[in-house]
Amino acid sequence: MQNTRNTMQRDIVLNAVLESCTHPTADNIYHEVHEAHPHISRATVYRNLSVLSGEGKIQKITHTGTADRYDFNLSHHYHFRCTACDKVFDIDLPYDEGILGRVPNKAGFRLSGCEVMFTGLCPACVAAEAAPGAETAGSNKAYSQQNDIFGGTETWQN
Amino acid sequence: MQNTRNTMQRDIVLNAVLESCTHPTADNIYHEVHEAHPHISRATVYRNLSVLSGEGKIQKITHTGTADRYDFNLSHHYHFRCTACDKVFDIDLPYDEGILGRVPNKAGFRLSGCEVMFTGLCPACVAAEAAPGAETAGSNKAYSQQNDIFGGTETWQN
DNA sequence: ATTTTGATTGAGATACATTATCAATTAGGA
DNA sequence: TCCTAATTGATAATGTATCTCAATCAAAAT
Repeated sequence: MQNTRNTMQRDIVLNAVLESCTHPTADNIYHEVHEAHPHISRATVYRNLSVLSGEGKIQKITHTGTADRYDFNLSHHYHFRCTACDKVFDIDLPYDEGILGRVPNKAGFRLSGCEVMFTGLCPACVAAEAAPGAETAGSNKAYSQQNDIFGGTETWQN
Repeated sequence: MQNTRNTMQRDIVLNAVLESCTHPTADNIYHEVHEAHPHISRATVYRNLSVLSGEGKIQKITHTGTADRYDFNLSHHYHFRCTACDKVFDIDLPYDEGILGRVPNKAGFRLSGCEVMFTGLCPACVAAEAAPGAETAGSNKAYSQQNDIFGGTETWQN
């Protein structure tokens, strides 16, 4: 993979992420891309998301219990994940750029990164919890990703 | 699940985690338990790990790209994951207990936790990288978990 | 412009971790 | 002892992601 090529498919996938105002999963991107370009396969979307994040053109957010997310915002910033509906939000807290330097570097380890994820409930799910009998907003994780498309960028501080 | 029962299976699973000096995956625990007690099924192990971490008796470490890990150490501490062999180590860095308090709490969010994972290469994989032609220590992620059983507690600082 | 080469694609199979299903069993209180 | 709901075991199913491989195509070399 020393030489990467400019393919239409790669551009389409990249633009889908860049134009997203949320933190889409690979599956979100696949559905969005596939709708406009039915000939583009799932493997191609996953492959290109991987290549693009490897090239540093987009950012991959990894955290389990949920699918990986992709972020057009390349700057260092913290994320918040709602444990009920799985939506991911940006957090408005200055990134601690010095944390890697404070780890005592010993014993042959090679330290390269630090991933931070805040967890809790988003406003919609806090409200849903307060309203007994009502469904949690997107309580079914299997399908909640389809709700994860907002009009504006989702940020912690609104 | 208001009343939990003391079952033999739950005790066996709990002890398997408590006696582990590493950060085993659910699958690690299943194999260990299943070897001594062939009648205990995979679903039972997964269910009990989930119940036990819900009760706070063990700690669940979530981070994608790899299976969930369980930790007998309930205290707040940081983890390091080798991105080549997937082993998880403890990091000897004082936990920043105040980070939750520094997040600007607005807009109806309910903040409950913060998960931090350092990434990089462990000594074995640094060495494997330096020796061309040699296999990365546990390079095949699908099976590397079987290598994740050490004699002593794995810590960053040794 | 043509050839060559290897990166990329599409479609589906496959892998893996985890959860769901459901009848049978069982712990613990009445 | 009896009841009842929690739990179990075996297996199917699900979600996410990767692998396979022949066909295609971008871009460098000629």
